[in-house]
Amino acid sequence: MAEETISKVSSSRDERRDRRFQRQRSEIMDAAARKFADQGYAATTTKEIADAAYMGESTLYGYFPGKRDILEAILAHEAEEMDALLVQFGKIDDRDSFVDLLDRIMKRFFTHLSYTRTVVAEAWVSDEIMKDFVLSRAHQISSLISTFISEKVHSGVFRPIDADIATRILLGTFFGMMLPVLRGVEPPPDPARCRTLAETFVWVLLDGVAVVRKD
Amino acid sequence: MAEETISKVSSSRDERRDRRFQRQRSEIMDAAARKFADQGYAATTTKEIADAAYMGESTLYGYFPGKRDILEAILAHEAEEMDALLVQFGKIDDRDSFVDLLDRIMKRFFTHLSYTRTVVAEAWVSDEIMKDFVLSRAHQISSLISTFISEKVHSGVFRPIDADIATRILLGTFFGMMLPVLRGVEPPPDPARCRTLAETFVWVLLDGVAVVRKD
Amino acid sequence: MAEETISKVSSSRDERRDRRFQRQRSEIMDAAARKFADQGYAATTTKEIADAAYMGESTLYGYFPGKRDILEAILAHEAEEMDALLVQFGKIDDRDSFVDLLDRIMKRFFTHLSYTRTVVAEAWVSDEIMKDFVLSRAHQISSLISTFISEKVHSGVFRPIDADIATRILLGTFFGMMLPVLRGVEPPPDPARCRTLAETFVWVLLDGVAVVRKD
Amino acid sequence: MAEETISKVSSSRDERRDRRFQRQRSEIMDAAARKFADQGYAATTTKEIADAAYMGESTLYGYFPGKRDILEAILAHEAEEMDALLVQFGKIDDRDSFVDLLDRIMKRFFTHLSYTRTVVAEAWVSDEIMKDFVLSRAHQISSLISTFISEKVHSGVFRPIDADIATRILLGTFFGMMLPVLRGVEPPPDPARCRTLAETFVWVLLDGVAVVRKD
DNA sequence: AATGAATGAGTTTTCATTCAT
DNA sequence: AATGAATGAAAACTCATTCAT
Repeated sequence: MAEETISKVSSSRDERRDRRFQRQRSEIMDAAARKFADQGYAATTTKEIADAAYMGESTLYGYFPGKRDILEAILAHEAEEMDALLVQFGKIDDRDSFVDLLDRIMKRFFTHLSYTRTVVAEAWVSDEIMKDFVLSRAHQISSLISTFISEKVHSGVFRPIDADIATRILLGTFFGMMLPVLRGVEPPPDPARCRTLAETFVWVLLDGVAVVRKD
Repeated sequence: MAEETISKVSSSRDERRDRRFQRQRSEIMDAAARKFADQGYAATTTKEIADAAYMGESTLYGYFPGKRDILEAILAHEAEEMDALLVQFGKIDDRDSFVDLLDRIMKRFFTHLSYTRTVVAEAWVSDEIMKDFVLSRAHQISSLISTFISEKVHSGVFRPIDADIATRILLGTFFGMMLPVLRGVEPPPDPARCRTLAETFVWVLLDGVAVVRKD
Repeated sequence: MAEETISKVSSSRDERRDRRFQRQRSEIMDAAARKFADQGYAATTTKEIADAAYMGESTLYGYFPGKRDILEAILAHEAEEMDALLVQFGKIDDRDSFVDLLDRIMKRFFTHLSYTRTVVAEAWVSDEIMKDFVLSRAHQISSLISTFISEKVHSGVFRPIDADIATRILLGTFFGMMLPVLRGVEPPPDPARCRTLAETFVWVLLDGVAVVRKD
Repeated sequence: MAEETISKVSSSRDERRDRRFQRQRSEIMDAAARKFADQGYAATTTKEIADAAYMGESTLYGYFPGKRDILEAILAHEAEEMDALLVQFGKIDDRDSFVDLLDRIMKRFFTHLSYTRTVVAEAWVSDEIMKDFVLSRAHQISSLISTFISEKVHSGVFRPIDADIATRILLGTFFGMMLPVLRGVEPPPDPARCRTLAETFVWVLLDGVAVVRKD
């Protein structure tokens, strides 16, 4: 409402129309993401998407050329958000900044759960999506972390571990830890617990669980 | 039993028929699992399954009542195999037996990659499958591991870590580590590397990666 | 009610839509009844129904969940109409009202010939339909007529005939008399001839054909 | 068994083979007639026929060129039997011979119930069958009866009734009377009751039910 | 701009018939 | 001769997209 009051002053008819158009697009994407997350893209009908977005079926086609394009818009949107977080990885230099970034990534995933679930579901069954939306970003993250670990090993902070294997384990562990929530079998943790999880994760990663060191 | 002894030498017509029937069923399940793994159940047509199994489409229906039943046979088959491995978890008592079991589980997954991928893909989008085929087993594994860790903590071998969190991290890590292979973005490791991975995993899990202990 | 008063003048969009929906449903039921009457339910394809209703095949499914449901709608519709005529049987008290009711039943059958033929055809091969749509009504009619005859016998108007046998013969005769028209091997009689048939039937029923009485 | 003993003497291998062939054909026709009577031709699968005849599905094709031909064999068989009874109609000259023929026709119908039901079911939905197997015979019967009635009217035994209408009512009544048994909603009457029915039918037909004559 | 209705292209499934043994 | 298995043709049904209002 406040927005509208402002817009009367600052926005032309075209701008308002465009804003409305974008809002409707988002509505559709949200509804679609919820259904895709629950049933997968292929098993979701346009009727279901329309119903979930409180629209007629054919209205969708005023905002997207086809069903496939809704999926792609969702993927592209996620990609964008991820890219924004990705640049932060280059700035990790200590435990705290590491924990901090993990914390923010988790929160991002959990507040857009259905988007993330959709990406995972479709990347799992489509090589193209896996390549374009997931692998390309995973590779960047990997090399950033790998570099980070290599440096720590070189400077003697870490034991002489293979950086690539460690990276994989790190990413796998992180992703695996979030799986139950992503999948929806557990409710997303509240912000405080999110932080705890990030801390525990870094703690275990760096120190292991055993009291007696074997080396 | 007597019948079986005889059949080893001169299998009766019924036995040969039954054997052929089972072979064909497997052929179909293999073909279907390959397609389901690649495209997901919903996006795979019965025509594609039939083609992949070098059969006419209608031939499928002599072996399964419907498309859905092929999926269920695959899931049930995997469940059975997993249950067989599951009982081994209770017998873990030292590093070696732990490494050994992880090694065998990985090998099982990798030699039946498309079956495992199918289970993951469908469990991701179906609550029922998740519950019946994955969660029920995951819970068993979890409590076995949790007990194992609790004991180690109690006897002072492990640091005083929360057993449930540790279990989740362990499972998440293991599963996350295998993801790229399960997903098919990396070729399955050869047997030797499989063992190395299992060892590295246990090593990192128990000891962490940092040289300097923080506690 | 108030709503209806308004609608008579300016029917709302919803009402027009609903009216159109019902009209289309009837169109489909009519077309289907024609085909079912000619070929039987099992031998009629949904394509044929659609063609007969001047629609695309898939359009049918916007009005009925499946082929079977079209049949059931036809049967239910007939059942309703029959029930409306059925209550009249209780009011028969003399020759004229009897002739009158038979006349109206015949006319109803003949103006909805394909519906009636469909009911007969399917009741002939389905125990369930026979029971639910035919027998349940036939029993009501039977007991009404049986009571009527018993009374006439008791009051000495009829010879001492067994009421149940007489009822069966009566119904059988009436139905048998209409069979050629129902079956479509003869054109439906015009209204005047309808009345004559009803009269002749009652005449023969009550008086027989022989001049010389045998009792 | 006795037959076989005889056949060893009097029949060549070819004759025995042929006899066996005919026996199998009958087995199939019986099984098929049962299914056709219960479900209709179109709704019956060759698998069901084969099962009912305790054979493999493909065995049918050693005895009939196709499913349709089994139906036609059943119809032709019934036609033959009916034709044999038909010639008797010309010989009716008094009440007793009339009752006698009706009695025999009923018995024939009831001992081959599934054959008769099949004829009725398919004649109801196929103009060709109706014409070739039913109407052609019904017309013969009609004209025989019509002649019979005309003569009785002419000789003053019957009231001056329209012979064609009377014939139709007669046939309709008879057929209608048998319907519940033909349809299978009532068990076939035992031989004694069969005779009673035939007698009652003739009685009502000739004399009506009313005590007071209206003419 | 929004939408219910219509539909062609495609999907799952059935089944009469043929094939291989 | 008998039969289980295989299959092409066709059936019922689905759904993304277009049309008419």
